[in-house]
Amino acid sequence: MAIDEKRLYSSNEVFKSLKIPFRYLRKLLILLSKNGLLVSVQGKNGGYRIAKNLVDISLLDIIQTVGDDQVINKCFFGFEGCAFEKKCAIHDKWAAVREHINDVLSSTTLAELKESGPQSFISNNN
Amino acid sequence: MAIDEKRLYSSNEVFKSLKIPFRYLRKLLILLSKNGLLVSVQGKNGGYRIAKNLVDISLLDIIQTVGDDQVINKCFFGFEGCAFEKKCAIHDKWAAVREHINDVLSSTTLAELKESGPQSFISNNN
DNA sequence: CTTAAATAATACCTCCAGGTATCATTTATG
DNA sequence: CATAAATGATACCTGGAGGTATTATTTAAG
Repeated sequence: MAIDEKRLYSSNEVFKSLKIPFRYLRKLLILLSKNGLLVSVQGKNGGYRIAKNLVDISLLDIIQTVGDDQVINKCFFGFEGCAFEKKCAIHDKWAAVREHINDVLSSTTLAELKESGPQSFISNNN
Repeated sequence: MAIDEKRLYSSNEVFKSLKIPFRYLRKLLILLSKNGLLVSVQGKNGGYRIAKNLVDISLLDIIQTVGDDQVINKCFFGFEGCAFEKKCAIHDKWAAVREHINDVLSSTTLAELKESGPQSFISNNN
């Protein structure tokens, strides 16, 4: 959708170039809309469009909507109060890792992905 | 078990100080033995002992036996041949993250954990 | 206004990693 | 030897994330 960010894409159209299950794709599109990453237009000729500038949507934004950001937030050993009461054995090392991941994900935007070409981030061959 | 590395610990004994399900613990101990991280002694008065010097067992070793090292090895976008045929959009950035994780896990040994004290890596309060 | 083409809401199903259950084997001890 | 206390092998079960099904709503166009 970033290829033409002003246009409206129907779920059907997106489906054709993505090879993930149609109904699941629909669910994700709705989720992304609810979370403000996409704008949806209902009714006939409706569809979805990217809601902001490409440069303002990061991989982290998307993951936080659609995926699972546990690695980024959890203590390595799973301690609930890690760093509040007492640090776990590798707290600092692991916090650095998490920060690294965070940096990469939050600094990589759709604009950047678009630049490197669709085939470098769209998986349509499984 | 690193607290006294020369001693034999029965699964029952380990169980008492760990609060994870007994049968699951047994399974893990067997797995760790099979993979050479523990030495097991069968029969009455049997048990387990750490198989090597504490400094030669890393978190990575343990995870590779008992856990799931996908994050460390997989392409961010899940491309199978990433970096062989063509790099994905964030290949280099993500490779750096993976290497960072690898560094931390492979350089953190049981010896180091032991130094920072059992309560900083043993989770017995869930 | 009716129809058809789209999205929205909600409830349900399925697969598999994480966890269990059962039985077999090994060995110290009296 | 028999027993009990330990580990080993193997097959099975289950909760919940990932995926599916069904029905409701919205809207352009003739």
